[in-house]
Amino acid sequence: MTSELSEKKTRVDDAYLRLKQAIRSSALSPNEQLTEPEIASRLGMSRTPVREALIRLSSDGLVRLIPRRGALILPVSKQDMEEIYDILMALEPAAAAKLAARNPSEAELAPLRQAVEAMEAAIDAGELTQWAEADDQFHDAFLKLQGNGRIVEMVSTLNDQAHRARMMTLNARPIPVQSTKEHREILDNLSSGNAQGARDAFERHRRRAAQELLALM
Amino acid sequence: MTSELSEKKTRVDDAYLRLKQAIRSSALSPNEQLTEPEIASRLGMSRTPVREALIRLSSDGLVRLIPRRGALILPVSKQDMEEIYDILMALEPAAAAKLAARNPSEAELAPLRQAVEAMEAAIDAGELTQWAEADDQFHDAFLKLQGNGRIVEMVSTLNDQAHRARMMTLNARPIPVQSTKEHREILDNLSSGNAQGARDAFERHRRRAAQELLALM
DNA sequence: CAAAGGGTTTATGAATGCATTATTTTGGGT
DNA sequence: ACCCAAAATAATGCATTCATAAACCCTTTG
Repeated sequence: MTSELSEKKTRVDDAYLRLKQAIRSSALSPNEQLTEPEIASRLGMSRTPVREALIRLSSDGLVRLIPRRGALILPVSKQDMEEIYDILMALEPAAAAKLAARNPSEAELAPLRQAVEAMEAAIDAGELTQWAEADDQFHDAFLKLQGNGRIVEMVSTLNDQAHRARMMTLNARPIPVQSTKEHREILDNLSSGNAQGARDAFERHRRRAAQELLALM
Repeated sequence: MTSELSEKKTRVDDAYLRLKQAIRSSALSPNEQLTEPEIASRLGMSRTPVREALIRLSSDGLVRLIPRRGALILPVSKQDMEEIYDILMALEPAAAAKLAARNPSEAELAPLRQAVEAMEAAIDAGELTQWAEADDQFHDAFLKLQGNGRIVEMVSTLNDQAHRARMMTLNARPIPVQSTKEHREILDNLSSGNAQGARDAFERHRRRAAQELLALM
């Protein structure tokens, strides 16, 4: 998802990316509390860029800044996931409908098609991790295609929040055969310019995913 | 909307609130560029808290930080308003449906009822400004009632962005008789626990408002 | 007169310094 | 032991300092 291999930019960006990655990967555990000097020394920089990165993470809802106690790595509760899925179930189907109505070209849909094929292949190969990657690809490509920049931002932020919960339950969930079918269904509806169909397919997709995941929390 | 009369808290908060207010009221005009030292001296504080406030405003989408050129007060384009309304038209109707399904008590709905009555009174009195206030009240109260905290955040942020465009066109738009009716309609559907009705009413409300406003841009 | 070059100014990114204040520790006193 | 007060500790909020490099300006040159 991130591609900052050689781009170092500023220390703030570096701190932001590294902390975010650490949170996503649970290298920093939920409910852990870290003080600014602590983070600064771990990252090898002064408190200043760390503070600024923390403000951003706090806007992203990944961290809560508690005066004198440090940055609290926010856990993702069941209630959080309910909120997140309610929003996704409103935003993404609407965006899918708009996109379908625009009758996107096959060229535009190619990345989605690739992702779906990768998912199908991963299922056959029993490669859950690759499947999850292809899933990410699909949703990223969809977001990019759908033209609303604010939706990109919002959904990405929500996905950052939801990521850990999804990862933790990935192995506890059934093999995502159904999910893969749903992706193809979404793609088909986009491809045929069926707005209502795309909306419904996306909504069913998120609804089932939500149920499955929430049942495990 | 803001009630920080005597609460000053930190300088960062102060800077954040004051800058946001200045942007909302167009005291800082769109496309204006201000450097950190400039803002700092205007607000009578050092660059540090100003920087931190600017990071927040930038997350809010009110400002863009351009290295060496300062903070650019973002204008609200027609395209922005289209994006914003597309999102509102997805989020709020869904939230309204959920709220209606919960069968909220009359006590809970009281603030909405008050707001609708204030709108009707304002219409009769020809007080557009008061009407706009009551409109805000309605939407704030609705947001609070609907239980999703992330939706509160997101919609509030979008409204902060949309505020200037709405204000600029307020006088150019027809007397909001229709809008007032729609609010009552939403309220009635919430009150009777009609989820689909509440969703549709809210969607119609936003759709008409969007059309009206976008036509003026 | 346009373009190029060099020196100066200035905004930023980041480190450091510092006062304040919450938290923790310590040490009595009961 | 236990509770409370006072001292010690430490984190934060903010100011200040500093290095860097972009932007600006002014002169010089083709």
